[in-house]
Order: sequence, then C-alpha cells, then structure tokens
Amino acid sequence: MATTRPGPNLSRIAASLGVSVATVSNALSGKGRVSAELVERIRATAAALGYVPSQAGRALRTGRSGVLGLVLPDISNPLFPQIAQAIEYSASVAGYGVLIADSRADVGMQTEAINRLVERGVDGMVIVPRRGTRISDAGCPVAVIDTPSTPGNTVSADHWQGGREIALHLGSLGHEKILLIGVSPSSNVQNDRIGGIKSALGAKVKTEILWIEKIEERDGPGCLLGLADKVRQGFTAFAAVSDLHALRALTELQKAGINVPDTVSVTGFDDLIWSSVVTPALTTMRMDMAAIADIAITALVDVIENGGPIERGGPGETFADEPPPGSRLVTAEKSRVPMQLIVRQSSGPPGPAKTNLSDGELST
Amino acid sequence: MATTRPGPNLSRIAASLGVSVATVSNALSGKGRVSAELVERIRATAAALGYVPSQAGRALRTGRSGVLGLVLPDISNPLFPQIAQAIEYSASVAGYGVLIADSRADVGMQTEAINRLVERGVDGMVIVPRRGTRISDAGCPVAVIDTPSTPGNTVSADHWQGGREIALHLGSLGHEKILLIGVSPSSNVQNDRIGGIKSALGAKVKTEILWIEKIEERDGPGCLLGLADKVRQGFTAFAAVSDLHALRALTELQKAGINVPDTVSVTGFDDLIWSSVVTPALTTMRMDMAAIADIAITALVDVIENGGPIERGGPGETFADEPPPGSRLVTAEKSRVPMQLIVRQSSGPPGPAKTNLSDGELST
DNA sequence: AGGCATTGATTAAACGATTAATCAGAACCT
DNA sequence: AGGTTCTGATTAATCGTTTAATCAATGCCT
Repeated sequence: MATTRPGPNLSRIAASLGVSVATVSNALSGKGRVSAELVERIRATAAALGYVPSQAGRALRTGRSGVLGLVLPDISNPLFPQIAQAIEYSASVAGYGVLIADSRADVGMQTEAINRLVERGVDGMVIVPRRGTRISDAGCPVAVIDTPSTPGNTVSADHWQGGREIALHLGSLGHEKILLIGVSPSSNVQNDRIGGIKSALGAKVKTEILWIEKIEERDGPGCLLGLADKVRQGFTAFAAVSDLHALRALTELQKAGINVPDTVSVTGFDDLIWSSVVTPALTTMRMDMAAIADIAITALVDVIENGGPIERGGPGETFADEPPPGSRLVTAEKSRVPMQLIVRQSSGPPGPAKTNLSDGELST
Repeated sequence: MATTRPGPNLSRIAASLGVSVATVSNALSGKGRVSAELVERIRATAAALGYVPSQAGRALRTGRSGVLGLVLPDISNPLFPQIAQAIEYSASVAGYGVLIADSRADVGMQTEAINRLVERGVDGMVIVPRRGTRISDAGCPVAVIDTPSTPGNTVSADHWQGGREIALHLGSLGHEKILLIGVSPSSNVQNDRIGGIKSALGAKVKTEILWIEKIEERDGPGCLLGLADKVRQGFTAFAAVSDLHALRALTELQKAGINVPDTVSVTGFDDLIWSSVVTPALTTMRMDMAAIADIAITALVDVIENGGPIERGGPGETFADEPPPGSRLVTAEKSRVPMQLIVRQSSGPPGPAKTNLSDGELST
C-alpha cells in the first residue's frame, strides 16, 4: 500500500544536486540568500523532475491551507454559476483554491456547512447568506456578499441603484402603472431592489407589489400569478426582482395572449443564462460579479495575509493582544458595485389597449 | 504574527490528561488498543476543548488530503447547481471536501484547471467534460460524468433512454412530425438524446434536426430559430435537448402567437430551475443527479481508499508493480442511471390547425 | 512456578516544507 | 595582520498527525 505521493519532494531535488533542502526551498521561494547560478540550476532540476510542492507540508508548517470556502446556502439559486465562476477565478488569481459548501437551503445546515469548511482548514470564507440569515461566528475571516444595506456586508451589487435604473428606464418609456414582482419581503436583496425602484419613480407613477410567496401559499408552487387581470387593471409594466420571475411573468403573459413588449413590458434582474435567448429577450440589470468577487477576495486575502486594515498606529505601537485571524468580518473600501442596465426587447412604451384584450391582441 | 492555528491539538489534550499523544490519537480514531474508560475521558476533553483535527497534519502523514476536485469546463452550464449540489453532498457524506475548478469554457484551460487541482493535492477528481473533449492523464484517480456512449465514462444519465421516453410520450400523443432541437452535433450527450428519440419513433413519424449553432453562425447569438415557419411546414412538436432550448422555442412560438400546447408541443431535458414555473410548465426529462453523484463518488473513493476493483487474484498474488493511484480512470458497476419523464403542460395532442395561423390562434 | 499470550499504554520515527540560527569562507577596511 | 562585514550555504527545529515498534503488567495454562 503505497500511501506516499509519487512526485519528488524537496529532499529529492536536494539530493540530486548535492545541496541541502533548505537551499532548495529558499531558491524556489526566492526568500533566503542563494546565488543566482544555483537558483537557476535548482529551478531547472525541479522542473525536470516535475516537482509539485506538497500543500500538506506547506500548510502544516505555515498554518495556512491556501484554500477558501464558498458557502451558498441556496445553491439551487440560478445565480450560482455566475458567483462560483467569479469567485473561483478571483481566488485562483490570488493563489487560493475554493472549497464549496452547500446547506441545501436549510437554515440549520448553514452552520454545519460552515463547520465542515473550518474543519477542512480553510483560511477564510465567502458567504452568500440565505435571505434573512445572519452569519454567526465562523472561526475564520469571513467576507459576506449580500446587500449594502445589510449590516456586516462586505461587498455586493448596488441593488438599490439597480432598482433606480430599471425605474428610470420604465419611467422614461412612459409607464405609469407598474407591478413589482418579488418572492418574499424577508429578502434584503429584494427589498433593496424594490426600494430603489420606488424611490426613482415620479409621484404620478402608481406601483403595487406582488409577493409570489404569498400567492403560492394559496395556490401552490408554480401557479399562475394572475397577471392578465393586472393588465386589465391597467398595469403596463412588470418589474420582477429576478430574471426567473421575469421569465415566469413573460410566459404567463404570452400564454394569455398579451404581447410583450407591444402591450406591456417585463423586466428582470441578474441577466441570467436564458435572458438573452428567450423571445423577447429580457431587459434586465446585470451585476458585475467579476468586480464583486475581486473585491471580496482581495479584502479577504488581505485580512488573512496581513491581518487586514486594522488601526495602523505609528511605530512603537504595541501589538499586545492583536486578535488572531479568527472570525473577522472582513470589510472592503468599496462595498457597493454599480449594476448595469441591459436593454433588450422585453421593454418598450406602454401599448394602446388597456382594456378588452380578447382578440386581435397579437401583432405577430 | 501568530501563524499557528488557535485551536488545541492532540498534544494539548494529551498533556491535559497526562497521557501520550499516540493514545489520544488512537482513542479518537478507534484504531489502537485503548481502554474503554480512557477513550471516554479523551473524547470528553477533546469535545470540551473544542478539538478540531488538523487536516494539514493528517494529510502530510497519510498522504491523503480528503479533498476531491470538481471540474466543470463549462461552468456557465445551468445544470451546474444540480451537479455541484449533488456532488458536494455525496462527497461530504463520504468524508470528502470538494474543490471547484473552472476552465471558463476554454478547452486549453481545462488542463490548467486540472493541474491546479492536482497541485492542491486532491485525492481524486470528478470531471464533467466539455463536449467533445477527452480527458488526458490527470495524475490522480478520475471519475468522468458524460454519456454512456463515451469511452472512459464512469457514470451518467442514460441519455439514450431519456430520448426514447420523450419520443414515446410524443408518439403516444399522436405527433407525426417532430423537430429536434440541439446545439451542436459534437456533443455526445446531445447525440445520445437525439439518437434515443429517433430510435423510439415509429417509421411513419418524420423528424428533422435543427442545430442552433449553425443558425447562430449565420444570424448571430440569440437570434430567432424560425420555428413559426416550421409550424407552417406541419411540425407539431419541438423536442429540445435541453430545457434552455425548450424555453427558447417556447417563447419564440408564444411570441409568434402559436399556442403551446394546444397547437404544438414543446419538450426539454434536465428539469432546470425554471421548467416548473414558466407557463405552460415544461414537459421534460429529469436526471437523477443524486444517484449519479453517489455512484461517481463511491467509485472514486473506492479507488482512492482501496485501490479500486483491480484484479483480486488468490492469495500469494505478487503486488510487484501495483500501479500507484496515479491517474486511474474510475469505472463503476452501474454506469447509466435512468432518466425520469416529467409530464407537465407544454405537451399535448397535436392541434388541428396546421396551416394558416394568422388569427384566432389563441384560446386564452 | 515459569513461560506465553494479551492488554493498555508509551516511544519514536516519519510525512514535506519553512525558517531562525549558525557557520565557513571571502572580501574589505584600517 | 587582525578584526569586521557580507555572502552563500547548512543545520536543526518545528508544524500536528499517524503508526510501527516497544514495553510493562497482568492473566492464563500446563
């Protein structure tokens, strides 16, 4: 049973060159004092032997694993691919790996998932909290991606501003009765988006909020939202807080024979995968996940490697009880990243017919 | 600079009880010979001190990191949440963590992503290959989730059977002219699904394949697929190889004023997140990702921990050059997992009107 | 009673990398 | 020439865990 890794280690390189392990280590890390010529020879043989440093050995000695955790309590969230991709990329640029943890939308398992990560020795973690939950002590530095209005948030998209932009867009098109579609008022993200929308609409614009959660409680999951009725009531625009619900609205309206965007407009949020391929393509707000991930990872890594932006007093400062990097909520300078309006085909000026949509509604 | 982890280690427990580290290790792992009473005391103090074993120390000694890699070359794939969730769950049940790697749909970066995982010391990896790529030597045990018809596949959904079931469903509804919608013939998964569909249709049923890739080459990404024309040509059903394309077809048809399912039917694959909430809800084939993940992880872990199902000769067998666990393509006993038909509202008997769909097409 | 197996613990050696401390030799200065 | 500094390398300790080898003590058998 050969449990040892096959690859060569530092001592093999050292032996093959007749030098000490320490010298090899220094040469490869560029830290100690090694002659340029020897560095070159060591580099060469390391490459020739196919040397891969053992993370285990390094981690044991340095106390750092080089791995970050990514906690997504609601992994079925269709945003996940975007988030995971961006976080993984930023982390790998910073030299870190990403361990995923899922709590299957169960609030109780969130703590368990976090513990699993801690037991695996992550140096820090990025948490996208399930709506309404607060992050308890994790035992390592933590970056939170939620909303700017949530206390403890590290960085996130500026959902409020995103809401404003959508509202401005719909307002400028001339909509005066807009239905806002959300799932649950317990979500900070949704509240911010809706708040932003409301704040940017002129006084004469009427809005109403439809909470999907409430309707599904009555009619079951996947039920109709009764949007045709809303059209009869004079609503000309449907602004959903996510492309998933925008899609739901779009198809429900289409099925009812209501033309989008000729008669009513539909907008979403997040520019999810399908938004650009449905007909009509969805007008939506896109988050700059790459920037968000970059800020989160940078701040997190800074805390891990430098202790973070703690009060840097003048020289002579006492480091008496500098808190160990256990459980610090990381903060970033720039905590809100603007969202970008993507105008596609699902939004346009309000249609003429507001009542009687029985026939001739379609324009091909 | 306190680089040491804060938590207590084995020696702290040992010291606090006046026993040796080895005894503590044995007690906690249940391997050596320790009296039941002492085991209990050690367990208790370990818990009291909040002991968390150091993965680094363990990994260094045992040569195993307890971490698996998950490579998804096309991370933007909307299936990702399902896959990641299932793999993470099975892995964590088996006592492993999951490190993600993304190659951003770039074929060249697939190797790089794999290397990153190997450098991080994963014990094995699960790869969902980008369509058409073969997995080169990875330097550790590898489980591949692709299609049963791909050489080297470890386990996957039975896409062919899935195709057959969809075909049987549409056939039994009475459809006789079906348009098959795929992206690219270079995908094994898509080919299997389409092959399955064709194989189960009666001789009198006509089919035609529409490759989205080809159309988009001409008209640009997100363009219309010209499905209204197809309806005029007499097609009454549209079977897409993924819910993403089914959705694209559905909305395009609806926008054109064609009623689904009254006039034509639309079916998809994979039961993606939106399938149950659009109107009409999509009829689709669901993969049993939990079972697939479980089989893949079980096989992978078996190879890692036991050397896998290699030829177990009688006793006296020489283990002269037993191959180290470097780069073994894992195989599983059960390599194809049946897909399940989910009948919703997007499929029904073919509508009466096959020509002239100018007016009165809608039935609310 | 003496020899032997069993139990319950300890000792000590790894695993692979990092790094502070040390050291030999060369160069430099007065 | 003698002392100091600098360079380029080595020595050795350390991180925390696992595990083979060892050992003392006890119980059992003939």
